Amino acid sequence: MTEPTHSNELAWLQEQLRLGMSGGRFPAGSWLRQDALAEQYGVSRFVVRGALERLAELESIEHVPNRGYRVRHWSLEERHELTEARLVIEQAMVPLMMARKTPAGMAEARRALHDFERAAESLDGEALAMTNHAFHRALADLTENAALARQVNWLREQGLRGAGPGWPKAGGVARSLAEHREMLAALERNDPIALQGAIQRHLTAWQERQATTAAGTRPSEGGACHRKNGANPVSPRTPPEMI
Amino acid sequence: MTEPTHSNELAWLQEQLRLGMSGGRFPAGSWLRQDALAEQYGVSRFVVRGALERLAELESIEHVPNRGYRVRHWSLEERHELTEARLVIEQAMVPLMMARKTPAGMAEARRALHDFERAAESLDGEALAMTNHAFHRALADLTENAALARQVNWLREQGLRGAGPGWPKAGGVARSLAEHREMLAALERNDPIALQGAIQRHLTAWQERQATTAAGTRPSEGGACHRKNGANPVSPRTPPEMI
DNA sequence: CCCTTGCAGATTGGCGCCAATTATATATGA
DNA sequence: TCATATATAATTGGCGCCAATCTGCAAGGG
Repeated sequence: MTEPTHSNELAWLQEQLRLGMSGGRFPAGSWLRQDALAEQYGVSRFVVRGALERLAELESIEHVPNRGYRVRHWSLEERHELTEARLVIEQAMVPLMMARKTPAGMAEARRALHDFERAAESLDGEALAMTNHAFHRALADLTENAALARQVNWLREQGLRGAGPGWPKAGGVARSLAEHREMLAALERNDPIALQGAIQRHLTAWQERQATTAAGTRPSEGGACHRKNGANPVSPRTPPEMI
Repeated sequence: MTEPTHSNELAWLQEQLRLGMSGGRFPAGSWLRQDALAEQYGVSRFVVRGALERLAELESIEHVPNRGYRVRHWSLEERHELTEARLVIEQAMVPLMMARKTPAGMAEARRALHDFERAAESLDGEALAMTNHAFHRALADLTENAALARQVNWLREQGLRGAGPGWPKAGGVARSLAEHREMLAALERNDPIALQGAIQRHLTAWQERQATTAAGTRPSEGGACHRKNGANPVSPRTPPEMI
């Protein structure tokens, strides 16, 4: 019998927390209490600590000694840096993608796009986050370079953190879907310039929107720590809106 | 009194292990036994486990259930991928570096180059690894983009893993030093094309050398696991020679 | 009435223990 | 003599416990 071993439980919990953060269950700035997680996910506190330690290494969460782990908050400046980094790397990846794309890889990308279309109809935050990641992951895989794909995937994951609950708003999803279609079309007709342009627009769209809605988003630093805060203290910040 | 807290000990040990792997004390494929590390570095096994868990998340080491953690071995193909990823990203970073370099940043780069020169004289593997990283880190910092720098730093760190003991060989260090000088000079006279060329040569030099020394480097997979293996079972593999 | 101080509850930090698993050494038989 | 089975030692895996530390509340003093 393959009893669920530690490593499995740890990796599983880590994935759950990752999804929870992407989907909005754990907003940026919220504390991840070890006891609560252990009980909620039915694992021991030992496993919880391991998963938190690993997530801290990825800088998805931050560790404050003697206070615990909390979902990392990315400042506006840091998000601009993340966007710029994605822009630089993804633009540079385009020639590789064009040169190495295979029929199988393109089929996978089309399938991912279709999944995103269906998620866009349901307007479910978690599903949107997952299928959006899957689509971009499929595109990155076209380079046939796992190291490169890993880097850009990490950048996207960090930048999108916390965008979940505020995503299905306005025409954001529709516009994002249109841009995804545009990127795939550029790939299919071997047009690297068009693909780079589409990527540029896709990644920087949130900045224009951010500029219109003015600034002033005090992220309620510190705040309540211990004491049961209802497990889901959804902070009323303005959503990041990164894609 | 600031008694060394857990978080400090953990981060310190992680850095020690990182240096040990870069410097050649822990060759690729060697097992990191928890008891030995706890005694050697004077910390508890709890701290050791935390550090190993974090390093495993970075893919510097791999975790084999019920057998332990061992320094990750990168295949020739994977190292080609790492090199290609660095090539793509660092080339794309050049315009940013040119546009944003500050006098302070350039001074830091010059200082790092000087440190590498001194380490090159001593031919000490660990010192070479450290100063080499510091130089490239200084260059990456010229982009003023922490996210971008982090990505390329990780790629370099992975690719250089295990190159330590086999580094001070032949004219490798002298050539590397000359290329570092070339890169800095290109930066100082605002010549992006020359910088890109220097980076290209710097990153791909090991491949030419690899091609001449033929192939066939069975990394002695598996191998002895438990039982005290002298703490330093330096495997007689051919050194990677990445820069 | 407000500020300071002390107390209690809650959470994290660190460690030791023992079971589970694996590798090595030994014994046994063909 | 070699292959196989068994016993033993070494190592990792997981967990519970208790101390250290922080937060929030209440009591007391100015």
